[in-house]
This record gives sequence, structure tokens and C-alpha cells, in this order.
Amino acid sequence: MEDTNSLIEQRRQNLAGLNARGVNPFMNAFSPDAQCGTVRTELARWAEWNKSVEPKGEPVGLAEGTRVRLAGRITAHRDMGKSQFLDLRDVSGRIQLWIQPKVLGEEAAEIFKLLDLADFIGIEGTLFITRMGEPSVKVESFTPLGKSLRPPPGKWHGLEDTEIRYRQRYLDLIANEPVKEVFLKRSQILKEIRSFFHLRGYVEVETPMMQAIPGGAAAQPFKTFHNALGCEFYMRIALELYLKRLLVGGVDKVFEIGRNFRNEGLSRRHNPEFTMLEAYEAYGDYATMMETVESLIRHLALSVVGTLKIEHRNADGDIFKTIDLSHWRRARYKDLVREKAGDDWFQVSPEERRRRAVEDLKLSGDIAAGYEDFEVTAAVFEKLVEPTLIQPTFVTHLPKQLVPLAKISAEDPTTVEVFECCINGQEIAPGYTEQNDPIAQREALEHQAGGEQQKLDEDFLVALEHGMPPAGGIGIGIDRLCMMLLGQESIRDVILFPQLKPKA
RNA sequence: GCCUCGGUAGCUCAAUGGUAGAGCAGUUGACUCUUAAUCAAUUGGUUCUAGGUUCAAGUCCUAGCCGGGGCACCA
Repeated sequence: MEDTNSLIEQRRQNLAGLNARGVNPFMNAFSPDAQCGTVRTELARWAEWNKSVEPKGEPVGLAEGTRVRLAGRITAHRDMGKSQFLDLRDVSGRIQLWIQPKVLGEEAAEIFKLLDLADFIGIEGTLFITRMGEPSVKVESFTPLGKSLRPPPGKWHGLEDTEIRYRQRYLDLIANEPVKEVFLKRSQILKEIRSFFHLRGYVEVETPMMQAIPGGAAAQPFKTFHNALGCEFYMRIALELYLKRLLVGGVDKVFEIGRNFRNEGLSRRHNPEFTMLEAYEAYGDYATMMETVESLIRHLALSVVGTLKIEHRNADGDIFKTIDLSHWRRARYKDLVREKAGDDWFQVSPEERRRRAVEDLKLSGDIAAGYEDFEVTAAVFEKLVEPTLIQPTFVTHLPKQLVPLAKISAEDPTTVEVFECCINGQEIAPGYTEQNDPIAQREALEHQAGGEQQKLDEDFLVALEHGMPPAGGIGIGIDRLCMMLLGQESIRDVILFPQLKPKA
């Protein structure tokens, strides 16, 4: 970027002015002893205590007169001439600074004039409450810490240009407080997921992202090349096959949180790289994992969002959707399809089903000529059922053709022991009773590979032949989970740096 | 890949085909408690790019670039 304008030029001149006075505006370090937002809250608590009627009891918070050292970015400047007010902001929030250039001395006053909005400074001073009741710091000294050479986005309207928000997320984080909240909460979600599984005795592992054969899902992979080994690798599309090797190896409860890469279209719900959680529990089955998913998501909602009723708001701030995580429905695939497609859906002929799907249900664009009967029903489920599953629903008893790698249900051999946990109209988490029969697994993988032998992960099949315990497994798309929990409608709003086309 | 909407000052937005403008920010000045500070003055533009139509294009046409939404792809 070589764009220059007068705003940048002015800042460069202020930088030159600081240098000319022997001031280094890019310090190596500074040691604050408190955080802006925390100090503001604690001082306000003390003020509340101080004005309460007798008996007051023990003082709380931070008292007026307390000395603090703070560091942050200048986000507002209110110039009263002999009295100046700044807002200083760090990750915890903001606090007002009161600066009297005259009190600082002539030299410091000159340096103060060379500060710009968005500069980082460190200050030392004492706490006090203004006449207007604003918790503030009376600044005794300040140090420039990091100069900003470009103007920040507007403080009032924030930053709304989606392209800049995504390409220069740091500006989005500076200008839009709610955006920062979302990403701080995403961090908490990840932390709580880890502690949830650790408490249940799971082991967290990291498995290869570069794989010779990308297995565990059916998606287009990215390809790369390793120079020293002289061979191609694929970026992983799923975590599954390595985690199952670890079940073979005796790690009975194992999970991984990591990035998957899929070379497919982008949308509000798809980013080429996305974060997946997979967890496997030996001697468990899909029912075990349903309990795990429900407990995990309840825990995340309560610990991070503070409620089981998740509100999604539109641009005007009105609630347009509330997801109630206190009730989890369990429903059979066929029953859900019947609700939308008619009670006799599975009694009529395949030809009649196809006719109804195309003509009555208006799915002509979603049903290709070569679709088999189960795919026609699958289209009904995908287009008409799944988007309506806003409230948490475990869909069970899926037809076996739909999920070829899962274990057949003992109670109904036309179905498999699989669930799809749908919330917010999306599949959030599939769960399986995992296949541990190496012969059945080989047949299924060979069928899936469609005769292309090089797509068969022989190493994985050998691992299964050494014996894998029965196990339940789940995968949870973390980005979509965050969308649901944090009330975001686009995956780009829960991924810090979503994939965009490079600017030419 | 297809359909559709959009791109104007640092930010948020205006501008019947007829001199590109406002608010905020910035700059200068005033003010010893302001907080979207206030008041006065003021700077700032390759209207995404390249062509075209026209006496005249931010505006109309063509192509392209980037972004949003939708579709397709996607266990």
C-alpha cells in the first residue's frame, strides 16, 4: 500500500517531531500494573460503596487516590484547553484519563501535542472520580509506546465495510466492540471444550494435517508437494482415520481440535479451512455420544453465554430466533421425513416418491435424473427437514445406504447406528457407533473409492486388522457451533481471518 | 462456475446525464470536569479499473477487479 494522504502525512510529521525531541515512540516494553476496564469497574464499585449510607462495612474495589500504571490505545480525545480528556483502551475495556498539560511540565506538554488518536501510550497516575461521576485517572506522567501512522476507522459508526472488516480484521476489532466480544467468547468456548473432555478422562492429541491419502470424509482436498520427500500430500479433510489408529493403540478416550481443509465452494456456512472437533470413546456407542454432545453444548451455553436460551438478533437488534438448549428432541429420520412429505411417503412406490418430490414438494432442481430412491428421500430431508430443525434435535435411524461407513442397527437392519445433531437449521454434529470390523470396513471403503486403489488407505485398514475396540465417535464443526452459540449468521463472523480472494 | 446487489473523502453516507456534497475524524483558534464535549473557521476526491455513448458521465453501455446475498459443489 503506497497510498498517502494528508492524514497519514500529519502523523508522520508528528512522528518526526517526537524523534526530533529525542523521544522514541516505539518502546520495547512497558509494565502496566492494572488493566483499563478492570480499574474503571473497580473504581466505580468503590465509588458506589463510598456514597452508600452508614454502616458501610469493609471498603470494596479500588479507592480514589490509588496509584496505577496503565497502557493502551488512545481512542478518544476531548480537548478543553487547560484540561484534556482521553479514553485509554486495552483488551479489558476503557478508562478516562484527565491530563493537564500545565501540570505535566512544558516538555511533556510539547510531546503530548504530538500524540494522535490510536497511538499506544503508557501512563502513571492516581484514580479519582470526576464531578460528572466518571471513573478517571489523573495522569502524572505518560510515555509514547507505539505510534499509529494511519487514521483509525470512525468511532461513531464503527466500521461497516464488510471487505475491510474481513481483510483488516484488526480494524474491525478496534472499531466494533461486539466483534471483539464474539472472538473473546470463541476463545472461551475452545477452552471450555478442552476442560470438558479432560474432566471426562479424554486425551487431547494432534495428528497429521498433511496426508498421503485424505480420508474420513468425501470432499475435494487441497494438494501440496513436499520437496525433500519428493511426493504429493493432501491437506486433511477430516481427523477420523488417525484418531481411530489411536483407539487401536489403546488411547481409549481421545479427541482432537483442529483445522480441516476442503476445496469447495465458500458460503455463509462454508470456509475452505474450518475447525473440527472429533472425539472417540472406546466401548461407547452412538447413544453414549449423544449424551456427550448434549452435555457439552449445554455446558458451553451456560459457562460462556450464561443461558440455555440463545437469542439471535437482526441488524436492528430485534430477536428473530431463540434457540432453546434445555430441550433436546430425539427423532427418527423416517418420522421427520413423514412430517414434511406425508404419512404414506414410505408406502408408495419409488416412482411415486420421485413424482411427489418433484411436483408436490417442488424439489426438481435438487433431484438429478440418476438419483436412487434413497437419494430422493435424502433430498427431502436435506431441503425441507434440516433447515427447519432450529431447536436441538438428534436425528437417528438413518438409512444404511446414506451412511455406508457406519454400523448396522441391531433393532432395524435397514438403518445404521448414527445420529445427526441438528441445531439452528444446520448439521452441527454427526455421531456414530464406529465400524471396528476390518473386513466390513474394507468393503465399504473399496466401494467408496469406486475401484481407485490409490484412494484406499491400506495403512488404516492394517491398523483395524490389529483390532479396534467398539467405540462411539463424534465430529462437531466448531465454527458452526460458535455461530449458533454466539448468534452469528455468517461463518465469516466467527473466523478471525476468513478466506478472501487476494487483492490484485 | 451461474444469478443478483453493491464499490463516492480516513469512517458513515448524499448527489434528475449538467460546478462531486454533508456529518464525524483531521487542522487552526476559544474554553479548568468533558465523555458522540461544545462553539468558530478550515483542509481533504484518479467517484474500483479500462474502454465506449454524449456538447457533458459518479450517474447510461461493454468488459474486468473486489465484496455481500443466493444457487451449484459439499456424508
